[in-house]
Amino acid sequence: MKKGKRELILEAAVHVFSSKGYHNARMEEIAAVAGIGKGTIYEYFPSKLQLFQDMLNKSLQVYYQNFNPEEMKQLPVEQRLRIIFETHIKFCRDNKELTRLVFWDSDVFDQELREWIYTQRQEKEERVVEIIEEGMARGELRELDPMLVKVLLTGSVAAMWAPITLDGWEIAPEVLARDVTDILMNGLKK
Amino acid sequence: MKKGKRELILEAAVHVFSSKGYHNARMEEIAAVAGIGKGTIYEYFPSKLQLFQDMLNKSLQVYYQNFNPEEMKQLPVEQRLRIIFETHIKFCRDNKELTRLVFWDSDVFDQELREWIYTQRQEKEERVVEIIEEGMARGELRELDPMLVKVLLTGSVAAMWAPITLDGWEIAPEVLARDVTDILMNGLKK
Amino acid sequence: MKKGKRELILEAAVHVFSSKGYHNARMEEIAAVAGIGKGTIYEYFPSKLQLFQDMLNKSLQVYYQNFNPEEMKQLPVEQRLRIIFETHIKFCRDNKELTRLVFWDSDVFDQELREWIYTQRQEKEERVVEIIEEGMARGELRELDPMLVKVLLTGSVAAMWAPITLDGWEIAPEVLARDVTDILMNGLKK
Amino acid sequence: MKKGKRELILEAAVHVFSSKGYHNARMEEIAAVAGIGKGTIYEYFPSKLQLFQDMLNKSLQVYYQNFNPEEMKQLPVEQRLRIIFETHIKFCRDNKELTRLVFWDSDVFDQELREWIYTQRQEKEERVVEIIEEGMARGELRELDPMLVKVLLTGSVAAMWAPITLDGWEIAPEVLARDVTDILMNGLKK
DNA sequence: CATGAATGAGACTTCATTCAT
DNA sequence: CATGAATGAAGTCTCATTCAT
Repeated sequence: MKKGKRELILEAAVHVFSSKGYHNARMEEIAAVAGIGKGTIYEYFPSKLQLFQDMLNKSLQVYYQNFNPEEMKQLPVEQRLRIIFETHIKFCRDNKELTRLVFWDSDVFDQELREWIYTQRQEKEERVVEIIEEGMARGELRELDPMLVKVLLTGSVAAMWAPITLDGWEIAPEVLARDVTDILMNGLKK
Repeated sequence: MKKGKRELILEAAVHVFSSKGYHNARMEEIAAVAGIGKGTIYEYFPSKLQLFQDMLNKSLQVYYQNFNPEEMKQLPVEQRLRIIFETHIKFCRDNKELTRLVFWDSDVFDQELREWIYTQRQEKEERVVEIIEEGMARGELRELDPMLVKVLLTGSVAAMWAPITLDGWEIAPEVLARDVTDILMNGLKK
Repeated sequence: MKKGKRELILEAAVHVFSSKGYHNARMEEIAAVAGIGKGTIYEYFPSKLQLFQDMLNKSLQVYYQNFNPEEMKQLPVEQRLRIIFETHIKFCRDNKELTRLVFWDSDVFDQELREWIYTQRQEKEERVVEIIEEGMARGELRELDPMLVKVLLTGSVAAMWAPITLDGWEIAPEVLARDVTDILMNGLKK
Repeated sequence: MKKGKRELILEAAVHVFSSKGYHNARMEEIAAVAGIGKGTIYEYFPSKLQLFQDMLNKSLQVYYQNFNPEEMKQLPVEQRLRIIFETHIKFCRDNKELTRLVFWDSDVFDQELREWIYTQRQEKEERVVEIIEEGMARGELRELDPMLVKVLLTGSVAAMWAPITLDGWEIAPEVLARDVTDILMNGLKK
């Protein structure tokens, strides 16, 4: 089954953008990694920036495919949070390069693009807010500012990327997810 | 009161690097913002990269000056965390541009520099780990993996930047710090 | 008959470097003379310095192609010297610009490069020494310090460049070569 | 006896221009070597180019001071040539740096300046022509094209610079001058 | 007179993008 | 469709020269 050229380019883009960063990535290298000619990229993507955005979009979709909100609807909030954490951690572990781009990079082009990336993240975070609000409605959670809780949760999630990919923090995703959920649900206090 | 040229350039660098990102910032613009000639920057900094690093270093120092670890030694862990959060939030609010650089940007040059930035962050985080370990020793906190707690706390802290600076989330730093501390200490569960 | 781009650039480089000198030659002008874009040069040569060195090397090769040492082996030393002189003079006359670079310029970059050029010249001069030594061995020449004779001969050769190219000294190469050889062989004394 | 600033600058210029070449010499370094401020040079010389030319002029004067044409008038041509060679060789040996500039460098600025340097050299060479013509008039030399002889002599002289300064060819100036004169007067032929 | 901080024109070089093959 | 040779805009950095002190 031959892979489509577009697919090939996107994969190469993930590797090169991730290891070099947006500005230090060269179109020529992406083409080389994809095993095609430099000009061919422009048959599928109008510009470097668009290639980067499309790649990011596609990566976020891959990320979201891991979650299955419908299936989780029945579960209690605590368990749902744990699943989200676990899924995220596993994704980080298995897609180290890609994760950096999705959750960290921001020095790409200008304010405009930065806000676009921020918007992308917000969409993801909406789902967390939904869970939180439902948890409160069901009485499983204390009544708190949902915005505040969202920030806490997503921040915790995002922060896990660095030690896992940079330090090689080897911890079983199941254990990590369980412990984080435990702390967030029950607090640090003895 | 005449400002030193070096100081002037560093301030201009914060503005321009923050709004444009490292690669899209042009030396000429930094000079223009500083109100000096293009070549003058090179009298004080040998290269664009060095200017960026010096500026980041100085910014981190400014950030740390806000914390006074000695004074806090006597306080209970909960209160110390609250002070850290509050100080951080105020700093974000008052130095929106700068904060983005210190806590977010990572696509600057190559892997080497990325690791340098990561190392800088780790130093900061060491302080948080100390507090956590002391809290456990004193019996104020549950016995947990300090690494895990550190990630949770620093992640929560870092995550607060975005809504404050990008969305203009207007919430009193005191309230936000109190609520975050409350959740982390006592958990989300009802 | 389409010329290779590389060839085209080297030719343009000879013209521009010769008339402007290394440092005053601008890459843009070389490109213009070659009838190509500025960036194209860098597809064939990694830097200005390398272009200069490659051009010099190639020029020296062209110069050496004019000599055919094997064919000359049978001739008496006097005749061989005359042939060398004549060939050199004709080359100067036909490649005025190039000659200056090969035999005169030395203020290019630093000591290191200067020594490289000097080494290039020495190789050429080795051939003269061989002829001299053979002449002595055959008894055609007086017993003299070969180094001394080499300096004399190569100096005489090199010195002919200036009046020919700068003053337009119009003298038949055959006559000039014959007279120089005559003097060197038989002396100035009446 | 305090040296004049102008003198100081010229001396520094000789050292720096000689070791770095015209284009790689920086005004700041010349000032440093002279032990004065960068701006002071411009009190005495209007530009880098003028400083270079003045320095070259002065150096040529120093060179000429070594010759005393009046005293030599009575001597036979052979002896006068030997004296000229010997004086030249000693000067090379004692002023290695300076000699390179005077007799070799040509990649300074453009065609115009190159011709200026060439003119300077010609003046020097006029003296040689005079000697030759006198020698012929006196019947000490064969009747030859004086231009040709001049080229031969000055070329031989100039060529001695390289092995002396670059290779450290250690030969007594008296011996070298004697041998060169001998060859040129009596020829290479056995 | 002397200085050296400031300047900005100008050079080399990179690399996203185009387009003839 | 695919290619990669060609392009030139744009960026960093150097350094001769100026001028306020």
